[in-house]
Amino acid sequence: MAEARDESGEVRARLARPGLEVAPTLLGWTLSHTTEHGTVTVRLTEVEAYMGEDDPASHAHRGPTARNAVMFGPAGHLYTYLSYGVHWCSNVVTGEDGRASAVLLRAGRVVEGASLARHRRGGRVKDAALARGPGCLGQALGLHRGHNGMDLLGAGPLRLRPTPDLPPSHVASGHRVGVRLAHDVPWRFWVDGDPTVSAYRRSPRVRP
DNA sequence: ACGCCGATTCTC
DNA sequence: AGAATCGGCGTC
Repeated sequence: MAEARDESGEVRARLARPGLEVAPTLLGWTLSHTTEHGTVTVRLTEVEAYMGEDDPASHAHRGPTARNAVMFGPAGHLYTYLSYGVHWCSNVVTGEDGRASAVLLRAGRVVEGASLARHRRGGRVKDAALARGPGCLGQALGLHRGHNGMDLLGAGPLRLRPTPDLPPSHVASGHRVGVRLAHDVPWRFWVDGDPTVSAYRRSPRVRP
């Protein structure tokens, strides 16, 4: 028990750093969600860093609100928000307690529970596309508002597990997708050449 | 109270 | 290229 606690404490310490530092190291980590219907596990292939109050594209840019409160809390918890009134997007909270910082989970490879993930996604979806895109990843894992604030490192239904860092040559970086403000910083990271990574799309709202 | 806009995705 | 759709936040 002490070993398990020490291990999760060590992982939380790694997450309690600025999102930009944490984001590339999360590639390859797995996130599992277990329900009465089974477990779906995703291996992360694409993430984006959001740096809180200093980052105009972050939901925390204007300080704490009811929506973004979780981002100001301790690292290793889940921050979910509704995008365009349609999609639930998931973030891993990073940084020190009291400082807002998070990593948006943009895509992953489903490595467990593919049939359940496909059922949630509805219809015939190619394996590589089951969790491609932040909304799809959340849907494949069955994540929504009810999971906002949940600990990813405890005994609950959500579990984030680390893997050794990928070789730097396998990690690519570039502009964040779909953001209007601060769209030109290379804070998106993905596994180079992986078919489960989403296509880059510049926000139509970016000013020319 | 009201209106705009978004860390998107699917279909036409 | 455009619709769908809801919550947060700024403004009236």
